[in-house]
Amino acid sequence: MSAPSPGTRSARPTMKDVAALAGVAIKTVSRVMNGEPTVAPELAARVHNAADKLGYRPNLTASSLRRGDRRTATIGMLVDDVANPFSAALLRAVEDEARQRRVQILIASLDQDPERERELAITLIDRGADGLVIVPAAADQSYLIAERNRGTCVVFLDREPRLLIADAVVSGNRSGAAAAVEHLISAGHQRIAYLGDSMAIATAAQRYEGYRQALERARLEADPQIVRFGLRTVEAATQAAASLLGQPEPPTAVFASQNLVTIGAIKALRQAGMQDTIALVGFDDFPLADTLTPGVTVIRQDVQRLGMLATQLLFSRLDGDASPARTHVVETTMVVRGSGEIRPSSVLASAG
Amino acid sequence: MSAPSPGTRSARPTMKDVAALAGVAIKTVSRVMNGEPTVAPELAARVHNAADKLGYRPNLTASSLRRGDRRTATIGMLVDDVANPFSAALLRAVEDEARQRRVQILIASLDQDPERERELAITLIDRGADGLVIVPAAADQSYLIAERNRGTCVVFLDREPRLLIADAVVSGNRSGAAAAVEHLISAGHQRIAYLGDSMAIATAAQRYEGYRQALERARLEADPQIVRFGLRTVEAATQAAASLLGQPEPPTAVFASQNLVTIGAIKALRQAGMQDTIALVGFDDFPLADTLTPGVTVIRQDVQRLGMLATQLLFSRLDGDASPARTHVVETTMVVRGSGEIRPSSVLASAG
DNA sequence: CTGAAAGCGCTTACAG
DNA sequence: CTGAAAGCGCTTACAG
Repeated sequence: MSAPSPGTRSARPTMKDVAALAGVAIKTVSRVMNGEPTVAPELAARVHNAADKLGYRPNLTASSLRRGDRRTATIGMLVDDVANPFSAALLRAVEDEARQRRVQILIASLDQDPERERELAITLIDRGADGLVIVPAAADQSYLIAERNRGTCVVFLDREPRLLIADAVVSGNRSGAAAAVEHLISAGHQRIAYLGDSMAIATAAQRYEGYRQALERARLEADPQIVRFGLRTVEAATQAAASLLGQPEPPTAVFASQNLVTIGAIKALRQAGMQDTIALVGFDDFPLADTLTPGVTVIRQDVQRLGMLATQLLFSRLDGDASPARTHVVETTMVVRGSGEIRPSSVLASAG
Repeated sequence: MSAPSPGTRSARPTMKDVAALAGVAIKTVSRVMNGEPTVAPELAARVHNAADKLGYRPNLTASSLRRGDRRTATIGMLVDDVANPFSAALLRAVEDEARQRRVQILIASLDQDPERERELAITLIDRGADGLVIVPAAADQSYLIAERNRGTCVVFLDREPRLLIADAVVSGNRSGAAAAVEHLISAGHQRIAYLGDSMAIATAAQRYEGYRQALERARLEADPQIVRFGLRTVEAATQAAASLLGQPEPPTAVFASQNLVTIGAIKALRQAGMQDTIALVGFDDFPLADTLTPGVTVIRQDVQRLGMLATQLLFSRLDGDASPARTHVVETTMVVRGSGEIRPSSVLASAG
């Protein structure tokens, strides 16, 4: 038989091989492979037979090179860290939407490194991505202006771009954070701590703004002593929360602005045995939040919807939608589970 | 100026454009871009200037088409579900290793669908992936034989391939599971339940085998009444665990063979108020396992190492390593946190 | 050290 | 309905 002997590396068959076996021109093979109807059924059958016999599959690289659109049915996605549950859920949502279009995903983690954002965005474009979905790490996306002029579509997810006008899909960060803090205030709290990520991250800044607004509306003073920024890991958040608890005037409630920070706060509260004494509301839901005791009250983001909308938007741009860029806001919902409904203990309340 | 007016889509410059501007042949541009040393410094400088002025970047698709190796510096990865923390951690480990080689990742989720495995493996190869890292869902990988003969390298991760001889990197599933069950036995348990995924999944089958072996060595009978297979979601595991607890002769300990199953078991135990009465050891660590009360004793897989080894292996194959394929086993470690050290209550022990 | 010609595998544009 | 020629942007193979 003509099967390769073991260890032999047979080259991939090309259209030329199929054409030779079927006794037609390669243009006819091309027509059949692309499902063009203007081929005599008899010829088409011969081509299909030959292709099957050889195990032929078209070389997408070559066809995309020659075709006008240059599309590869691949999009790139840049996230903070695929191992973070929020990033992973976004990726999954984008993947599900892309699958319906038979589009594949190139993924990379930025670890909040602005330089890596630029480098990887360019790299994915050069690898042939038709468009990009970016959860940005940099403070400036103007480096993409030239790329966009050359036809690459970009949609931002979770955080808006800066110095670049482009579509974005974000959560209602300010309103969600304000709702969390108002919830704590209505439970009687007057001394509410804020634990959050760096203010250089747009979402963190917006959530802090919501915290401040809620305090202001209730005519409560914001005490910088119980505000901590720049928390990115569970460990950092645990330490920060522990230091709050050790203060002369500890807070009676904590607002944690991100899932890893919430987990850190929980650890610190439990280490201090205060999980039933100090109230906690976290921004962003996480696995087991309902199983801990007390259950953790959170502001839930509609991650599925965030990813889906961003992907749909990207495809509509790739399909030629030239309407002005805009930011789509996906509102959050509060999930009440217990930790956010703890009332201030009378001792602390009278002290504060 | 020659800058495009706003809204104009300027085509991407090619080597031809750079060559024209620099006043050289495109072959010279090619030499400069590929860092070949045999170019007069003066010409090289002219080419660099022209390339910078035009914002030229080589078209990788075109170069890979013409080059002999056909490499794209992209690999494909297929996992169960990127939103699952285990899959996400594997992806991150592969990404970190690939980054050192400046290789990008195409990712897709299989949701344990065998057909999707075949379809996506082929799709990623057709999209130009140089090699694949696969956490397989199908019971048969022979569909890859033809692909491998054509030069695609494949490494399996977490589960070995079947009907295909290829490299694999897996955890010590049997020994890890046996260690978990022996740990429970040495705490005095004689009636230990098994909660696990479908036996069609190789890792699940191996973990069940470890469970059986440990019981056998201790001359304990395996009671099918307290064994549940086919659990894939937290909800299914919660229900299964609850049904165990409602039995006339409930187990005094539970071995859960996977992270989602462990979480389901925890939920059921807590709903029944038995989390301090019935012992639990889970296979695979998960976030917050140390923060729950009691802490959850687990068999930890070295996920970082699994992903790293698989990726290194893939690159060594891509670099031409032709040694016989083999399976690398990464051993697990036990993390003792409390839930696995609960002793059987005397009432139940005497009843059992 | 530099370049003109041919070709990677396909599709476009054009003839018949 | 079918095919021969040219070309996508690059690199190989060869000449000078």
